[in-house]
Amino acid sequence: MTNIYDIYCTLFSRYGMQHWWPAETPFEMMVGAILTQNTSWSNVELALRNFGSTPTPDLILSLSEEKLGEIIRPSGYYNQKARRLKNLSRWFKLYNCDAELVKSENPGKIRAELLALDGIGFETADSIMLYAFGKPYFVIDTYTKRLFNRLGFKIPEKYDDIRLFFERRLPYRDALFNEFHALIVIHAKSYCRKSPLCLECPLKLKCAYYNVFCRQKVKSL
DNA sequence: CGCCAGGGCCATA
DNA sequence: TATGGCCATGGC
Repeated sequence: MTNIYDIYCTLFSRYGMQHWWPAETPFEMMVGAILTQNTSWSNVELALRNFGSTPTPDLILSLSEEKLGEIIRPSGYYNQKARRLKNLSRWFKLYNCDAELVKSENPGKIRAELLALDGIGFETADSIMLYAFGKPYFVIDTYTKRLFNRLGFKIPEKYDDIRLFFERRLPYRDALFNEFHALIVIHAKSYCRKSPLCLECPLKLKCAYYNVFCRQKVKSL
């Protein structure tokens, strides 16, 4: 367990291909990215289900904020998330709701546009870049920081510094970034929270301690 | 019952 | 720049 890529290989051999992000369309992926902000995915599924069919920008913009909030209510923070979904929808319509058109643009420009939207920060922007548009941005979330701190890596503090830390140490491929982030989340969910001892933990983490760390802020690690 | 989840924004110092 | 408060539901 000496480098970042080794961690990826270990997780991949244990959990296999994850085929993320769970969504039918790029736009539904983006909607999920906003709904899952500080929210469990099970709640996001309830909210997505309430749309009836896969959501579109026109549908979201046609609904009142109150009506949209009612639909996404199970995902929590529904007032601000309703506004955020409308911001996202307006942006996607600038590209004719065409993911292929977005992909053909300069990725740095697209990312900057997403970050400029109210309600989309670094993690949400990079999730969208990677999982909706297939661009190689490594997503940094709380699981990633916790796991690699726990593994003893000295990772930077600022978001983009952490992102570059990972991107420089891995083959620069969107498919690998895609799989790796999914594996980190799956690993965190399957072992490090639910199982008290993690006897089968592929990373040999002592999760009795990990659970203690989980109760602290990341920066205190 | 309390904790927390695949964050982000804003006010304050 | 760096903390702290706020948003809010559902599962355990």
